[in-house]
Amino acid sequence: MPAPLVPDAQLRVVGLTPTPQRRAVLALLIGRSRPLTAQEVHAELNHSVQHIGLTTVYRALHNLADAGLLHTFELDGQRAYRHCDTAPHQHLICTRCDTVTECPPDIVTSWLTELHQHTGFTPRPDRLDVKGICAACAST
Amino acid sequence: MPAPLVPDAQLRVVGLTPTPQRRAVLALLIGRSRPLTAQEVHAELNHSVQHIGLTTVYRALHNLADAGLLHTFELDGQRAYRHCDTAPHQHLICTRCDTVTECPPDIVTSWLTELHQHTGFTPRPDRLDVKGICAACAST
DNA sequence: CTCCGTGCAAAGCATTTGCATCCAT
DNA sequence: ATGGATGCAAATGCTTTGCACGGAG
Repeated sequence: MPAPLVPDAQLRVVGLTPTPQRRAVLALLIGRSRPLTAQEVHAELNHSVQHIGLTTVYRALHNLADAGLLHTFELDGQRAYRHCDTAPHQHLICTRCDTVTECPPDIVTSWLTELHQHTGFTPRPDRLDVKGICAACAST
Repeated sequence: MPAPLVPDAQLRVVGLTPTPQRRAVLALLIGRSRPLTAQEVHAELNHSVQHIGLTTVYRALHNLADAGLLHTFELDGQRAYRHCDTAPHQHLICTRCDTVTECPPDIVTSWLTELHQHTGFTPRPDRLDVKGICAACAST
């Protein structure tokens, strides 16, 4: 399997100019399982040494999401962003701790086919969201 | 099968005082497959004869959703409401026309069990949203 | 020089809240 | 009379836009 790309390389791959701000936003999101809102990203980055404008955070998140590097979620009525695999996958969203885990697609494909046959509805495999309780929360 | 309840009866069942405003909001939503935002509900009601305050629309929608009569969706960053069956079901959300169809639960229960066994994630059957293209849109 | 990204301030909007009024019990 | 429901206006808070500045090619 390929080595995970550092923020800089990921930006280049999708054709975005790597700037310090975009790098910082992307780096903050990489490895997080819980989506973050623009406000949260802005706050966290500014709590560390670097300064970054709120507007820039909003624009960077838009850019990265448009490029497919981030997926968007709705957290308490606000838009939140998570760094996701570019390969197809489904989202398992914990309503207790808000973390999102990616579900390998082979678990759902056959079911989606069945769903289509029963209902005539054509599901988009990458837009399947399952909410519930994650394993970590369930064990506490 | 029981006769469908008129708005007034549905309000009483969930313990909400039936007021003309709540009746109007609920009546507008009944039978619609596409969720409506508060602004849309307000606009539509006021285009007809009746007058209703925007704040009241927001409050009525909250009340009805809390009572379980309406389900909420995210439409273009805004909250939207749809009158749904109180029985468990899943939502098939068309990303083309925004309509939501209810999917009978028996199609998914076995798959959800399988998902749980594979991932340790405990899905909430009533919080499964599948996005894609509805049969009507697919045929055009 | 030119283009793109940034940052601040101001604007835009959906939603909520404060408060006085009104209605039904 | 009393508690809940309503409506307007104002406030709140997230997000976007206008515009000038700055840096890289």
